[in-house]
Amino acid sequence: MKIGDDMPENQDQFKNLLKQNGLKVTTQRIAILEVLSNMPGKHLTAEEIYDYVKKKYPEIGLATVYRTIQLLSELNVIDKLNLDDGYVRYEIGMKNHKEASHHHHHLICLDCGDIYAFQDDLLETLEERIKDTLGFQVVDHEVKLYGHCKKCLGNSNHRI
Amino acid sequence: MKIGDDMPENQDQFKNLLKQNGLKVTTQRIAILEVLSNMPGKHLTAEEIYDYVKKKYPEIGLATVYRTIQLLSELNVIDKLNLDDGYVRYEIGMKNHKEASHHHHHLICLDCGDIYAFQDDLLETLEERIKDTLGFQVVDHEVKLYGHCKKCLGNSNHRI
DNA sequence: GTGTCTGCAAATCTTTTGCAACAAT
DNA sequence: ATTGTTGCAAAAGATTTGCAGACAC
Repeated sequence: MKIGDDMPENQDQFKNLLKQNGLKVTTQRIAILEVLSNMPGKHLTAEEIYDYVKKKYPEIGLATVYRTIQLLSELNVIDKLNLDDGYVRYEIGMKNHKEASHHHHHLICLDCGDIYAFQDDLLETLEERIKDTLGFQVVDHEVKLYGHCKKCLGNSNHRI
Repeated sequence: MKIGDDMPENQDQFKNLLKQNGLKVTTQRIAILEVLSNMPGKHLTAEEIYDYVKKKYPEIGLATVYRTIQLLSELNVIDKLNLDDGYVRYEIGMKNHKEASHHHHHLICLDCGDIYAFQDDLLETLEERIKDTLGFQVVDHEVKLYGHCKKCLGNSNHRI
């Protein structure tokens, strides 16, 4: 699927999800979902989403963006990412695969700021060990790895 | 070392660290370090630190706490922890062992909110694999595991 | 003495909320 | 018709900053 498509299947799924929860299908909600759907892997702040949505829907208010983001997050349609830079960022969920989202981690380049995603099951071993030794049952995890991406290592931009 | 001690060795190290960086040793800075030193493993917000410090030093201002926290963080004396609850939390670094701090992760109980620390080298395997396959060189990581602690599993407080 | 640090208050900045008008069902 | 949703503006709440006086060295 190419950027710019309407993603009708995704949209229909979303509309059903709203209806199932007694929520209403509004132009604003669809517009916000569309922005995020068309930029998979991009991690957008509320303000950035607001700016993108305004291009197609100039009347929208920032408060609506915040309210919709919260809704999408609760419905597990989008994932939250906090890079401790003062903004909370959001990305479209991994094609509604709940399991995939659970194993979805981030590589953050300290030089250029680019974010890469990767999946890994290695943590499951760790989680089992924790359950056995500490009696703590892990149900979710958040992993952020910081370092230098291939591009920046090549450019020798790191460690300035 | 017991809670309530002066921790003179730690304090002397800190004083030297300040001097080495051309910074001044002030009563406020020492008082804030002492609060954090006396509560290892506790994750305090700026406001909480402020309240504790005020008990011994009532004239202190909140701005000084924020400025000192930032300083301590830059000097790697304390570690930052963000639980996405609107506050940034801080804890004293793991006895100045830089390597230990690198392998210091958190278990966060979804029921009672308690935070447990654990150390693990399992991620090193993962980091090597990432370097080989993606060319991304990891230099630091942040791991948060969410779940149910032993105590709450016993109380059946989970999954209410 | 000189340059840094503190405390206060005001400013900043993201996110939330109250409310009247509006739109979806 | 009913109920949820929007947009606006104001509020909230954590963190920061400017500045004059105070303190460390």
